[in-house]
Amino acid sequence: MFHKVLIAEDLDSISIAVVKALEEVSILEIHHAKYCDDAFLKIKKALHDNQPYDLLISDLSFKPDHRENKLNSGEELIEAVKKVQPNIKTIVFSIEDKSFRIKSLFNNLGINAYVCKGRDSIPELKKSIQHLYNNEEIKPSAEISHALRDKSLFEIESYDISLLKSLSKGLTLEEISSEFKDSGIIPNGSSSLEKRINKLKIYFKANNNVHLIAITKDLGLV
Amino acid sequence: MFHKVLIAEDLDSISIAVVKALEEVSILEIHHAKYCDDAFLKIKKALHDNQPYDLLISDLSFKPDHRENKLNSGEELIEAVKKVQPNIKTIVFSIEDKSFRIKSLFNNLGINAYVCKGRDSIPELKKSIQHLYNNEEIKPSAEISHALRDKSLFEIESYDISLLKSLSKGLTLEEISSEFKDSGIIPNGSSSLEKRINKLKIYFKANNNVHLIAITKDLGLV
DNA sequence: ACCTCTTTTACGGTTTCCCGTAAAAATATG
DNA sequence: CATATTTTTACGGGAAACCGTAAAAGAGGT
Repeated sequence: MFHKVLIAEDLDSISIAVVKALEEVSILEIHHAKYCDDAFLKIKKALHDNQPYDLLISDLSFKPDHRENKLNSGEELIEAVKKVQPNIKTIVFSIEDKSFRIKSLFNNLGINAYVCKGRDSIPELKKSIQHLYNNEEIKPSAEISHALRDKSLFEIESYDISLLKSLSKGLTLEEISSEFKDSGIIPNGSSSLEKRINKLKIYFKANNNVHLIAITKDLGLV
Repeated sequence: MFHKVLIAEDLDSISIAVVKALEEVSILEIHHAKYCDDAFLKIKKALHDNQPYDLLISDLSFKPDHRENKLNSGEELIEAVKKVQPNIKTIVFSIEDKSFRIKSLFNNLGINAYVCKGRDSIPELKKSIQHLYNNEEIKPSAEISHALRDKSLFEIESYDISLLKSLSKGLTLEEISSEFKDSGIIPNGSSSLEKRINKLKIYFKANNNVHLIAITKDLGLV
């Protein structure tokens, strides 16, 4: 079994159960961080001491509080960690169930497994750990199997996200146009923006801009 | 100490820690439900058997899944429970940190304490239970003390909510106007709707309708 | 270089939003 | 009952969104 495992999870009410679960699958060294920054430091320290972690189990969203942090989400943490220790195994344990988000975790961050927090997630987490250790094919849980098949979100790019974000800030097309020009984002003609927004509206079946933002906010895109 | 306590919490990763916490403050009978409907049934059954629960600890949001449920949130659960057993003590244990929501829990549902899931919430939960049992004044934790003082949400009424909801569904003012007429909601002239929306835009410092929906969605109002 | 296909931008016409003003209706007040 | 005050509704002009079409610019292939 894995020897040294790090948990990145802000809620104490959850980390307690995760620690317990790890003990039950006989993991000897279990460490825990409540902030992404702390988790990253521990990873680096362990690496430097030649006793690197075998596995990182991370949440995605962390509550902001008084502390100023460099890394503010599981995505950012994993990205940073992979740069200093590319061979580390990663499991994401989060309540997120939006297909495109989970997909991007596998495709862009190269995570090894995803377990969705739910009514029976601790047994699933244990299973995933064991499968991952045995190098078995991780068979995605029912909750997320559809997510990986879901080809629908194949082409929502960062461009669309910036566009939606600007819209949700209350900017007009003209304002977004000049904002994009300043940032060097192309296309930036107000007509092109209009066309792109129109595609998004068709895609998300939105009647108008307000509706579009409401929908994409629900999806967690913005 | 309380004898019989019910936990309503869908995430197993959290309920495990809560059960553990209750054991540590020497509560003898600890029961747990993953669905609001189940929790309500247990309450009624216990009442019928003349062995009612002393305390209900409930989450607010429950993940929807295949099961059809009558009660779908902690608010609905508590409201239903208070009708059959008004004297029961209630603690809400949730990640929600929006001031007006917490306020309404105290004012409208008459909950006895609120503990916000966070980096150090299990000790807080224990403390709240003990204070509540000793009938001490519950002093709100730092995280939510400001919430109760917060007078800012002075009168966002259900009227505004329906209005915002309709907007976020992509309806035009005309459509909302006739919708309101059908439902007997007044005022319903498109000009009045416009005026009301304008007040909301001033209040929330929104540039336009899109911005307004983005903001209120962030606040969890819609 | 030329042609083709795609992407980006530009330009009208229509609808809806946005905002101020004012009339009409409802409510309150003496 | 008559007169203020507030609330609701109506109207009008300008800005932005909405929608189709077409021109300009760019990319790729022969």
